[in-house]
Amino acid sequence: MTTLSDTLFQSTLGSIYSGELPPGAEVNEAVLAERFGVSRGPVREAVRRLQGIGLVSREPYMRAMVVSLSPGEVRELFEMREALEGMACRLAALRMSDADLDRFAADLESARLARQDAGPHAPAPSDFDFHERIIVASGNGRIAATLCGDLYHLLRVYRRRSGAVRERSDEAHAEHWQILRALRARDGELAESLMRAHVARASRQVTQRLREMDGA
Amino acid sequence: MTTLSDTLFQSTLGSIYSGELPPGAEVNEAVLAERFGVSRGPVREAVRRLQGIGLVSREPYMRAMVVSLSPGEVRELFEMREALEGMACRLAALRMSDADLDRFAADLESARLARQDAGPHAPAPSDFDFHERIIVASGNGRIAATLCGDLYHLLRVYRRRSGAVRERSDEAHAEHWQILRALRARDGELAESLMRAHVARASRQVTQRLREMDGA
DNA sequence: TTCTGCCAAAGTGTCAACACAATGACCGTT
DNA sequence: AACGGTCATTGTGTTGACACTTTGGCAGAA
Repeated sequence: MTTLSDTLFQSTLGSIYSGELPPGAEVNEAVLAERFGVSRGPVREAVRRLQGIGLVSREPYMRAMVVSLSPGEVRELFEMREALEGMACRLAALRMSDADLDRFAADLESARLARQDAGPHAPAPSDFDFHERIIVASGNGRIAATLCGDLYHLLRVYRRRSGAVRERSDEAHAEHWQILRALRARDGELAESLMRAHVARASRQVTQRLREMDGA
Repeated sequence: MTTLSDTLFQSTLGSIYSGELPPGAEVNEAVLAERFGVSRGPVREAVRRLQGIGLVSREPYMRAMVVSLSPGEVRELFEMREALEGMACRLAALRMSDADLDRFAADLESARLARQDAGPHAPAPSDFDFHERIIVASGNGRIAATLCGDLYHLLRVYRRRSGAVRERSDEAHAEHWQILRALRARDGELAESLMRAHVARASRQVTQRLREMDGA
Protein backbone atom coordinates (compact mmCIF):
# COMPACT_ATOMS: atom_id res chain seq x y z
CA MET A 1 0.00 0.00 0.00
CA THR A 2 1.28 3.42 -0.88
CA THR A 3 -0.16 6.64 0.51
CA LEU A 4 -0.49 9.99 -1.17
CA SER A 5 2.24 11.54 0.91
CA ASP A 6 4.57 8.75 -0.22
CA THR A 7 3.81 9.53 -3.83
CA LEU A 8 4.24 13.25 -3.27
CA PHE A 9 7.52 12.69 -1.48
CA GLN A 10 8.89 10.70 -4.40
CA SER A 11 7.57 13.12 -7.02
CA THR A 12 8.97 16.16 -5.28
CA LEU A 13 12.28 14.36 -4.83
CA GLY A 14 12.23 13.83 -8.59
CA SER A 15 11.52 17.51 -9.19
CA ILE A 16 14.53 18.41 -7.09
CA TYR A 17 16.78 15.90 -8.84
CA SER A 18 15.69 17.03 -12.29
CA GLY A 19 16.44 20.64 -11.47
CA GLU A 20 12.82 21.68 -11.83
CA LEU A 21 13.12 22.73 -8.20
CA PRO A 22 16.73 24.01 -8.06
CA PRO A 23 18.52 24.83 -4.81
CA GLY A 24 16.99 27.94 -3.34
CA ALA A 25 13.57 27.43 -4.95
CA GLU A 26 10.54 28.02 -2.80
CA VAL A 27 8.36 25.05 -1.95
CA ASN A 28 4.79 26.23 -1.71
CA GLU A 29 2.39 23.76 -0.12
CA ALA A 30 -0.69 25.08 -1.90
CA VAL A 31 0.98 25.06 -5.32
CA LEU A 32 2.17 21.48 -4.93
CA ALA A 33 -1.24 20.45 -3.64
CA GLU A 34 -2.98 21.90 -6.67
CA ARG A 35 -0.49 20.48 -9.13
CA PHE A 36 -1.04 16.98 -7.83
CA GLY A 37 -4.73 17.45 -7.22
CA VAL A 38 -4.66 16.68 -3.50
CA SER A 39 -5.19 18.68 -0.35
CA ARG A 40 -2.43 20.30 1.64
CA GLY A 41 -2.29 17.59 4.31
CA PRO A 42 -0.29 15.00 2.38
CA VAL A 43 1.84 17.76 0.88
CA ARG A 44 2.79 18.94 4.35
CA GLU A 45 3.91 15.47 5.32
CA ALA A 46 5.96 15.09 2.16
CA VAL A 47 7.65 18.45 2.73
CA ARG A 48 8.39 17.46 6.33
CA ARG A 49 10.04 14.28 5.13
CA LEU A 50 12.14 16.26 2.68
CA GLN A 51 13.09 18.50 5.57
CA GLY A 52 13.94 15.38 7.57
CA ILE A 53 16.50 14.19 5.01
CA GLY A 54 17.93 17.68 4.77
CA LEU A 55 16.81 18.53 1.24
CA VAL A 56 14.44 21.28 2.32
CA SER A 57 14.96 23.89 5.01
CA ARG A 58 12.09 25.37 6.91
CA GLU A 59 11.27 27.53 9.91
CA PRO A 60 7.84 27.91 11.48
CA TYR A 61 5.62 30.16 9.41
CA MET A 62 8.39 30.71 6.86
CA ARG A 63 8.29 29.53 3.29
CA ALA A 64 10.10 26.25 2.77
CA MET A 65 13.06 26.28 0.40
CA VAL A 66 15.15 23.68 -1.37
CA VAL A 67 18.45 23.74 0.48
CA SER A 68 21.30 25.55 -1.15
CA LEU A 69 24.53 24.07 0.14
CA SER A 70 27.57 26.22 0.49
CA PRO A 71 30.91 24.77 -0.64
CA GLY A 72 31.70 24.26 3.05
CA GLU A 73 28.56 22.22 3.54
CA VAL A 74 29.41 20.09 0.52
CA ARG A 75 32.78 19.46 2.10
CA GLU A 76 31.03 18.42 5.32
CA LEU A 77 28.91 16.02 3.33
CA PHE A 78 31.95 14.37 1.82
CA GLU A 79 33.73 14.15 5.16
CA MET A 80 30.76 12.30 6.56
CA ARG A 81 30.58 10.04 3.54
CA GLU A 82 34.29 9.33 3.84
CA ALA A 83 33.91 8.24 7.45
CA LEU A 84 30.84 6.09 6.90
CA GLU A 85 31.81 4.53 3.61
CA GLY A 86 35.26 3.75 4.96
CA MET A 87 33.71 1.95 7.91
CA ALA A 88 31.28 0.15 5.62
CA CYS A 89 34.20 -1.04 3.50
CA ARG A 90 36.06 -2.30 6.54
CA LEU A 91 33.00 -4.22 7.69
CA ALA A 92 32.44 -5.62 4.22
CA ALA A 93 35.99 -6.97 4.18
CA LEU A 94 35.17 -8.97 7.28
CA ARG A 95 31.65 -10.02 6.39
CA MET A 96 31.36 -10.66 2.65
CA SER A 97 31.51 -14.30 1.64
CA ASP A 98 34.03 -15.53 -0.93
CA ALA A 99 31.16 -16.26 -3.29
CA ASP A 100 29.89 -12.70 -2.91
CA LEU A 101 33.33 -11.35 -3.72
CA ASP A 102 33.64 -13.51 -6.82
CA ARG A 103 30.27 -12.36 -8.11
CA PHE A 104 31.20 -8.80 -7.27
CA ALA A 105 34.44 -9.04 -9.27
CA ALA A 106 32.63 -10.51 -12.25
CA ASP A 107 29.99 -7.78 -12.19
CA LEU A 108 32.60 -5.05 -11.89
CA GLU A 109 34.45 -6.34 -14.95
CA SER A 110 31.32 -6.75 -17.06
CA ALA A 111 30.17 -3.26 -16.09
CA ARG A 112 33.47 -1.89 -17.34
CA LEU A 113 33.12 -3.73 -20.64
CA ALA A 114 29.56 -2.52 -21.06
CA ARG A 115 30.64 1.04 -20.46
CA GLN A 116 33.48 0.70 -22.94
CA ASP A 117 31.12 -0.59 -25.63
CA ALA A 118 28.51 2.04 -24.98
CA GLY A 119 30.98 4.86 -25.51
CA PRO A 120 31.77 7.74 -23.19
CA HIS A 121 28.37 9.37 -23.29
CA ALA A 122 26.18 6.56 -22.04
CA PRO A 123 24.75 6.72 -18.54
CA ALA A 124 27.15 5.27 -16.01
CA PRO A 125 25.15 3.50 -13.32
CA SER A 126 28.09 1.26 -12.48
CA ASP A 127 29.87 3.77 -10.29
CA PHE A 128 27.25 3.98 -7.64
CA ASP A 129 26.50 0.32 -7.98
CA PHE A 130 30.04 -0.41 -6.84
CA HIS A 131 29.66 1.74 -3.78
CA GLU A 132 26.16 0.57 -3.05
CA ARG A 133 27.18 -3.08 -3.25
CA ILE A 134 29.87 -2.60 -0.67
CA ILE A 135 27.67 -0.51 1.56
CA VAL A 136 24.91 -3.09 1.58
CA ALA A 137 27.44 -5.89 2.07
CA SER A 138 28.74 -4.17 5.17
CA GLY A 139 25.79 -5.68 6.98
CA ASN A 140 25.14 -2.42 8.78
CA GLY A 141 21.64 -1.38 7.81
CA ARG A 142 21.84 1.94 9.59
CA ILE A 143 24.98 3.09 7.84
CA ALA A 144 23.53 1.83 4.58
CA ALA A 145 20.31 3.75 5.11
CA THR A 146 22.23 6.95 5.81
CA LEU A 147 24.61 6.62 2.87
CA CYS A 148 22.06 5.40 0.33
CA GLY A 149 19.36 7.69 1.67
CA ASP A 150 20.05 11.12 3.10
CA LEU A 151 23.61 11.60 1.92
CA TYR A 152 23.04 10.10 -1.48
CA HIS A 153 20.06 12.37 -2.12
CA LEU A 154 22.06 15.48 -1.31
CA LEU A 155 25.23 14.45 -3.10
CA ARG A 156 23.21 13.52 -6.15
CA VAL A 157 21.91 17.07 -6.47
CA TYR A 158 25.37 18.57 -6.25
CA ARG A 159 27.07 16.00 -8.44
CA ARG A 160 24.56 16.84 -11.13
CA ARG A 161 25.08 20.54 -10.53
CA SER A 162 28.84 20.31 -10.80
CA GLY A 163 28.78 17.89 -13.74
CA ALA A 164 31.62 16.04 -12.06
CA VAL A 165 30.44 12.57 -12.93
CA ARG A 166 32.19 11.32 -16.01
CA GLU A 167 35.71 12.64 -15.73
CA ARG A 168 37.38 10.22 -13.41
CA SER A 169 35.86 7.02 -14.70
CA ASP A 170 39.16 5.35 -15.65
CA GLU A 171 41.00 6.24 -12.46
CA ALA A 172 37.91 5.37 -10.49
CA HIS A 173 37.81 1.96 -12.06
CA ALA A 174 41.41 1.29 -11.12
CA GLU A 175 40.70 2.38 -7.57
CA HIS A 176 37.68 0.13 -7.46
CA TRP A 177 39.81 -2.87 -8.36
CA GLN A 178 42.31 -1.91 -5.72
CA ILE A 179 39.55 -1.84 -3.12
CA LEU A 180 38.22 -5.16 -4.34
CA ARG A 181 41.66 -6.71 -3.92
CA ALA A 182 41.77 -5.50 -0.34
CA LEU A 183 38.36 -7.00 0.29
CA ARG A 184 39.47 -10.35 -1.09
CA ALA A 185 42.57 -10.22 1.08
CA ARG A 186 40.23 -9.68 4.05
CA ASP A 187 42.28 -6.62 4.94
CA GLY A 188 39.70 -4.41 6.57
CA GLU A 189 42.24 -1.78 7.56
CA LEU A 190 43.51 -1.40 4.00
CA ALA A 191 40.05 -1.56 2.46
CA GLU A 192 38.94 1.28 4.71
CA SER A 193 41.97 3.41 3.85
CA LEU A 194 41.54 2.87 0.15
CA MET A 195 37.86 3.69 0.21
CA ARG A 196 38.47 6.83 2.21
CA ALA A 197 41.11 7.97 -0.24
CA HIS A 198 38.80 7.16 -3.11
CA VAL A 199 35.98 9.24 -1.64
CA ALA A 200 38.36 12.05 -0.74
CA ARG A 201 39.51 12.27 -4.35
CA ALA A 202 35.94 12.48 -5.57
CA SER A 203 35.35 15.16 -2.96
CA ARG A 204 38.26 17.24 -4.17
CA GLN A 205 37.02 17.04 -7.72
CA VAL A 206 33.47 18.11 -6.90
CA THR A 207 34.50 20.96 -4.60
CA GLN A 208 36.97 22.21 -7.18
CA ARG A 209 34.28 22.18 -9.83
CA LEU A 210 31.95 24.09 -7.57
CA ARG A 211 34.61 26.71 -6.92
CA GLU A 212 35.20 27.10 -10.65
CA MET A 213 31.48 27.51 -11.24
CA ASP A 214 31.31 30.11 -8.53
CA GLY A 215 34.16 31.99 -10.09
CA ALA A 216 32.63 31.80 -13.57
CA MET B 1 8.06 31.00 17.64
CA THR B 2 7.33 27.44 18.59
CA THR B 3 4.54 25.43 17.05
CA LEU B 4 2.35 22.78 18.63
CA SER B 5 4.01 19.99 16.71
CA ASP B 6 7.37 21.15 18.06
CA THR B 7 6.06 20.96 21.60
CA LEU B 8 4.50 17.56 21.00
CA PHE B 9 7.71 16.28 19.46
CA GLN B 10 9.72 17.30 22.51
CA SER B 11 7.14 15.99 24.98
CA THR B 12 6.87 12.62 23.26
CA LEU B 13 10.65 12.40 23.08
CA GLY B 14 10.62 12.96 26.82
CA SER B 15 8.06 10.21 27.32
CA ILE B 16 10.29 7.81 25.41
CA TYR B 17 13.38 8.82 27.37
CA SER B 18 11.64 8.50 30.70
CA GLY B 19 10.44 5.02 29.87
CA GLU B 20 6.79 6.03 29.96
CA LEU B 21 6.75 4.92 26.34
CA PRO B 22 9.14 1.93 26.42
CA PRO B 23 10.47 0.22 23.28
CA GLY B 24 7.62 -1.65 21.65
CA ALA B 25 4.88 0.60 23.03
CA GLU B 26 2.15 1.68 20.68
CA VAL B 27 1.92 5.34 19.73
CA ASN B 28 -1.71 6.20 19.22
CA GLU B 29 -2.36 9.52 17.51
CA ALA B 30 -5.79 10.03 19.01
CA VAL B 31 -4.63 9.24 22.55
CA LEU B 32 -1.71 11.66 22.33
CA ALA B 33 -3.96 14.29 20.80
CA GLU B 34 -6.43 14.03 23.66
CA ARG B 35 -3.75 13.99 26.34
CA PHE B 36 -2.29 17.25 25.08
CA GLY B 37 -5.64 18.76 24.17
CA VAL B 38 -4.87 19.31 20.50
CA SER B 39 -6.14 17.84 17.26
CA ARG B 40 -4.52 14.95 15.46
CA GLY B 41 -2.74 17.08 12.86
CA PRO B 42 0.18 18.31 14.99
CA VAL B 43 0.41 14.87 16.59
CA ARG B 44 0.84 13.30 13.18
CA GLU B 45 3.68 15.64 12.38
CA ALA B 46 5.40 14.97 15.68
CA VAL B 47 5.12 11.21 15.15
CA ARG B 48 6.51 11.60 11.64
CA ARG B 49 9.49 13.47 13.02
CA LEU B 50 10.06 10.73 15.57
CA GLN B 51 9.90 8.27 12.70
CA GLY B 52 12.39 10.42 10.83
CA ILE B 53 15.01 10.19 13.58
CA GLY B 54 14.40 6.46 13.87
CA LEU B 55 12.75 6.39 17.28
CA VAL B 56 9.38 5.25 15.98
CA SER B 57 8.61 2.71 13.28
CA ARG B 58 5.54 2.97 11.16
CA GLU B 59 3.93 1.48 8.06
CA PRO B 60 0.89 2.90 6.26
CA TYR B 61 -2.30 2.19 8.16
CA MET B 62 -0.37 0.33 10.86
CA ARG B 63 -0.12 1.49 14.43
CA ALA B 64 3.12 3.33 15.13
CA MET B 65 5.44 1.75 17.68
CA VAL B 66 8.46 2.91 19.65
CA VAL B 67 11.35 1.09 18.03
CA SER B 68 12.70 -1.94 19.81
CA LEU B 69 16.31 -2.41 18.78
CA SER B 70 17.76 -5.90 18.59
CA PRO B 71 21.29 -6.39 19.96
CA GLY B 72 22.44 -6.45 16.33
CA GLU B 73 20.92 -3.07 15.67
CA VAL B 74 22.56 -1.65 18.79
CA ARG B 75 25.85 -2.94 17.42
CA GLU B 76 25.13 -1.17 14.12
CA LEU B 77 24.48 2.02 16.01
CA PHE B 78 27.83 1.84 17.74
CA GLU B 79 29.66 1.02 14.52
CA MET B 80 28.22 4.13 12.99
CA ARG B 81 29.06 6.21 16.01
CA GLU B 82 32.61 4.86 15.97
CA ALA B 83 33.09 5.91 12.35
CA LEU B 84 31.58 9.37 12.76
CA GLU B 85 33.02 10.23 16.12
CA GLY B 86 36.44 9.03 14.99
CA MET B 87 36.26 11.35 12.01
CA ALA B 88 35.00 14.20 14.18
CA CYS B 89 37.97 13.70 16.50
CA ARG B 90 40.40 13.74 13.59
CA LEU B 91 38.90 16.97 12.30
CA ALA B 92 38.93 18.51 15.76
CA ALA B 93 42.66 17.78 16.03
CA LEU B 94 43.19 19.87 12.93
CA ARG B 95 40.71 22.63 13.63
CA MET B 96 40.59 23.37 17.35
CA SER B 97 42.55 26.40 18.45
CA ASP B 98 45.16 26.17 21.21
CA ALA B 99 42.97 28.35 23.41
CA ASP B 100 40.03 25.97 22.86
CA LEU B 101 42.21 23.03 23.86
CA ASP B 102 43.39 24.75 27.02
CA ARG B 103 39.83 25.56 28.08
CA PHE B 104 38.83 22.03 27.23
CA ALA B 105 41.57 20.56 29.42
CA ALA B 106 40.62 22.79 32.32
CA ASP B 107 36.95 21.86 32.04
CA LEU B 108 37.76 18.17 31.85
CA GLU B 109 39.79 18.33 35.04
CA SER B 110 37.23 20.35 36.96
CA ALA B 111 34.48 17.99 35.84
CA ARG B 112 36.45 15.08 37.27
CA LEU B 113 36.91 16.86 40.58
CA ALA B 114 33.24 17.72 40.75
CA ARG B 115 32.31 14.11 40.11
CA GLN B 116 34.73 12.93 42.78
CA ASP B 117 33.24 15.28 45.35
CA ALA B 118 29.67 14.42 44.48
CA GLY B 119 30.21 10.72 45.09
CA PRO B 120 29.53 7.81 42.79
CA HIS B 121 25.76 8.21 42.61
CA ALA B 122 25.52 11.73 41.27
CA PRO B 123 24.46 12.31 37.67
CA ALA B 124 27.42 12.29 35.32
CA PRO B 125 26.84 14.83 32.57
CA SER B 126 30.56 15.20 31.99
CA ASP B 127 30.92 12.09 29.86
CA PHE B 128 28.72 13.28 27.07
CA ASP B 129 30.01 16.78 27.45
CA PHE B 130 33.46 15.52 26.56
CA HIS B 131 32.20 13.84 23.43
CA GLU B 132 29.91 16.69 22.50
CA ARG B 133 32.68 19.25 22.85
CA ILE B 134 34.88 17.37 20.42
CA ILE B 135 32.04 16.72 18.01
CA VAL B 136 31.08 20.37 17.87
CA ALA B 137 34.72 21.41 17.61
CA SER B 138 35.11 19.21 14.54
CA GLY B 139 33.53 22.03 12.58
CA ASN B 140 31.37 19.56 10.68
CA GLY B 141 27.79 20.52 11.41
CA ARG B 142 26.31 17.59 9.57
CA ILE B 143 28.27 14.98 11.51
CA ALA B 144 27.50 16.88 14.70
CA ALA B 145 23.78 16.93 13.94
CA THR B 146 23.76 13.20 13.30
CA LEU B 147 25.77 12.27 16.38
CA CYS B 148 24.09 14.68 18.78
CA GLY B 149 20.66 14.15 17.23
CA ASP B 150 19.53 10.85 15.78
CA LEU B 151 22.22 8.59 17.17
CA TYR B 152 22.30 10.23 20.55
CA HIS B 153 18.54 9.89 20.95
CA LEU B 154 18.64 6.18 20.22
CA LEU B 155 21.74 5.40 22.24
CA ARG B 156 20.33 7.30 25.15
CA VAL B 157 17.33 4.98 25.32
CA TYR B 158 19.49 1.89 25.30
CA ARG B 159 22.13 3.19 27.63
CA ARG B 160 19.39 3.84 30.12
CA ARG B 161 17.94 0.39 29.50
CA SER B 162 21.25 -1.38 30.02
CA GLY B 163 22.29 0.79 32.94
CA ALA B 164 25.80 0.80 31.50
CA VAL B 165 26.59 4.36 32.35
CA ARG B 166 28.56 4.54 35.55
CA GLU B 167 30.83 1.53 35.45
CA ARG B 168 33.69 2.68 33.30
CA SER B 169 33.97 6.20 34.57
CA ASP B 170 37.60 5.91 35.75
CA GLU B 171 38.89 4.16 32.67
CA ALA B 172 36.87 6.49 30.54
CA HIS B 173 38.48 9.47 32.18
CA ALA B 174 41.96 8.11 31.46
CA GLU B 175 40.99 7.54 27.86
CA HIS B 176 39.62 11.04 27.62
CA TRP B 177 42.96 12.47 28.70
CA GLN B 178 44.73 10.29 26.20
CA ILE B 179 42.52 11.66 23.44
CA LEU B 180 43.05 15.19 24.64
CA ARG B 181 46.84 14.68 24.47
CA ALA B 182 46.49 13.55 20.86
CA LEU B 183 44.43 16.63 20.06
CA ARG B 184 47.06 18.90 21.58
CA ALA B 185 49.73 17.11 19.58
CA ARG B 186 47.63 17.85 16.47
CA ASP B 187 47.85 14.16 15.64
CA GLY B 188 44.57 13.60 13.82
CA GLU B 189 45.41 10.03 12.94
CA LEU B 190 46.07 9.09 16.55
CA ALA B 191 43.13 11.06 17.88
CA GLU B 192 40.84 9.22 15.52
CA SER B 193 42.22 5.81 16.52
CA LEU B 194 41.91 6.55 20.21
CA MET B 195 38.37 7.82 19.90
CA ARG B 196 37.36 4.78 17.88
CA ALA B 197 38.84 2.46 20.44
CA HIS B 198 37.13 4.42 23.20
CA VAL B 199 33.73 4.12 21.52
CA ALA B 200 34.33 0.47 20.71
CA ARG B 201 34.95 -0.29 24.39
CA ALA B 202 31.73 1.43 25.38
CA SER B 203 29.98 -0.57 22.68
CA ARG B 204 31.28 -3.86 24.03
CA GLN B 205 30.12 -2.98 27.51
CA VAL B 206 26.60 -2.03 26.44
CA THR B 207 26.11 -5.02 24.15
CA GLN B 208 27.37 -7.36 26.86
CA ARG B 209 24.93 -5.86 29.33
CA LEU B 210 22.08 -6.27 26.89
CA ARG B 211 22.99 -9.91 26.36
CA GLU B 212 23.05 -10.51 30.10
CA MET B 213 19.66 -8.87 30.46
CA ASP B 214 18.30 -11.04 27.66
CA GLY B 215 19.64 -14.14 29.38
CA ALA B 216 18.21 -13.12 32.75
C1' DT C 1 -12.91 -28.80 17.80
C1' DT C 2 -10.95 -26.20 14.14
C1' DC C 3 -11.08 -23.56 10.21
C1' DT C 4 -13.08 -20.03 7.12
C1' DG C 5 -15.53 -15.98 6.04
C1' DC C 6 -17.91 -11.93 7.61
C1' DC C 7 -18.62 -7.91 10.53
C1' DA C 8 -18.05 -4.31 13.82
C1' DA C 9 -14.65 -1.58 16.15
C1' DA C 10 -10.45 0.93 16.17
C1' DG C 11 -7.05 3.61 13.88
C1' DT C 12 -4.90 5.92 10.08
C1' DG C 13 -5.23 8.74 5.60
C1' DT C 14 -7.31 12.68 3.48
C1' DC C 15 -9.91 16.75 3.03
C1' DA C 16 -11.79 21.58 3.28
C1' DA C 17 -12.27 25.46 6.24
C1' DC C 18 -10.66 28.54 9.70
C1' DA C 19 -6.92 31.00 12.65
C1' DC C 20 -2.57 33.07 12.91
C1' DA C 21 2.09 34.91 11.42
C1' DA C 22 4.99 37.11 7.95
C1' DT C 23 5.73 39.85 3.85
C1' DG C 24 5.48 43.81 1.03
C1' DA C 25 3.03 47.77 -0.64
C1' DC C 26 0.85 52.04 0.49
C1' DC C 27 0.41 56.29 2.95
C1' DG C 28 1.31 59.96 6.14
C1' DT C 29 4.98 62.26 8.55
C1' DT C 30 9.44 64.44 9.01
C1' DA D 1 12.98 62.41 -0.76
C1' DA D 2 13.58 59.31 3.12
C1' DC D 3 11.69 57.08 7.01
C1' DG D 4 8.30 54.61 9.88
C1' DG D 5 3.76 52.79 10.72
C1' DT D 6 -0.52 50.51 8.93
C1' DC D 7 -3.02 47.22 6.30
C1' DA D 8 -4.17 43.84 2.73
C1' DT D 9 -2.13 39.75 0.83
C1' DT D 10 0.09 35.49 1.01
C1' DG D 11 1.18 31.31 3.17
C1' DT D 12 1.60 28.30 7.13
C1' DG D 13 -0.52 26.16 11.53
C1' DT D 14 -4.52 23.91 13.31
C1' DT D 15 -8.96 21.85 13.44
C1' DG D 16 -12.91 18.57 13.03
C1' DA D 17 -15.23 15.56 9.91
C1' DC D 18 -15.23 11.91 6.59
C1' DA D 19 -13.15 7.81 3.89
C1' DC D 20 -10.40 3.88 3.82
C1' DT D 21 -7.67 -0.02 5.89
C1' DT D 22 -6.58 -3.15 9.41
C1' DT D 23 -7.68 -6.02 13.31
C1' DG D 24 -9.93 -9.10 16.31
C1' DG D 25 -13.91 -11.58 17.45
C1' DC D 26 -18.02 -14.14 16.23
C1' DA D 27 -20.89 -17.33 13.79
C1' DG D 28 -21.39 -21.19 10.84
C1' DA D 29 -19.58 -25.20 8.25
C1' DA D 30 -16.43 -29.17 7.97
